[in-house]
Amino acid sequence: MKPLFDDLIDVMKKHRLRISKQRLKILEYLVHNRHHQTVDQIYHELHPDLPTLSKTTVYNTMKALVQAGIVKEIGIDEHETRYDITKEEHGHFKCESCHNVYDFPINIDDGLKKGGLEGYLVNSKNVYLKGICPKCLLDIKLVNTD
Amino acid sequence: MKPLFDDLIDVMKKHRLRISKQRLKILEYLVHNRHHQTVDQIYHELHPDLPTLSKTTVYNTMKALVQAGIVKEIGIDEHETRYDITKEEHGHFKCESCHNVYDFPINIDDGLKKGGLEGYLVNSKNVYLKGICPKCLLDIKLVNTD
DNA sequence: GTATAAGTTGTAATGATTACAAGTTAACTA
DNA sequence: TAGTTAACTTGTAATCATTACAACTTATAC
Repeated sequence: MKPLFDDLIDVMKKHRLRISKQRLKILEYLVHNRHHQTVDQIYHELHPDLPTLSKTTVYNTMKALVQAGIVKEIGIDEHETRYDITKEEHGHFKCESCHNVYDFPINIDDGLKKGGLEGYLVNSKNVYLKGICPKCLLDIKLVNTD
Repeated sequence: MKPLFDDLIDVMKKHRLRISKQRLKILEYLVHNRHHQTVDQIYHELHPDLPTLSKTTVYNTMKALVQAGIVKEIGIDEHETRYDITKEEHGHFKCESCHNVYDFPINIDDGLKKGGLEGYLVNSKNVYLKGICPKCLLDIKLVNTD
């Protein structure tokens, strides 16, 4: 269920967020590039197109989108915050070789043991795995069989 | 399965880590206070007892313990790294009100859907939930029923 | 007991993120 | 459609956890 651009604009309006040129470009970029980019990556990708763009604006916009529930923060790596604009529940896998983040299907509730969270109010759930992705595993094998 | 102090010393020796006064105190503290403290907390708790202790030493020691497999990093919150010295699989819940981190039982593999991670080599798994803990929920209710 | 590699320490550097203040603009109203 | 104003944008400076570094100290092996 990939949210459409126009739907997201409506969500922004409902949250009384203004639709600026900068925010439109950032939102458009997020919708078309679902690879969990960092603020730095978003900034550098959009800068050629929008030369006055400031990194502070990207930070501000991402914070506003998070508060509006349009994107979710991904904290799989200590040193960088990434973002997720997809709605379905899924986990995140970070490859320790190429550093890309991949989605994978998951049902977190299936893993929760009964009674473990009795009385807790749960607002957000994240599953983070790390390891080596298939592409990098192949590269490693190719190097080793020289 | 709580690892015993002496077992951990052996693990350190196997990894060719020296047993300094500082490392002993830190390890002892971690074994007896399993609340996923940050470096800053560990430093401030041990400082009265070990006045020459440097925060850099705590950072260095935690890194060494992670590499030796004795503790695991917990990245549930962007702005702080916490540590875990318990071996059994479990998830982490961070209360957004009191900021404490609680463990809860989980079996991550039960939630993984078949085929979702075909071909991936998984090295580590983390489940992070956020919300309000029972104690804080009670406090909130008490305030609201005035 | 000595040698030396490893550990400790304080200070400086790094890097992501936030604070702030001045200028700009989206959106509402008349 | 113009005027008003709160919200947004921007660049710079501040913050804060973590790391780098270099001099000093010590655990461990011989």
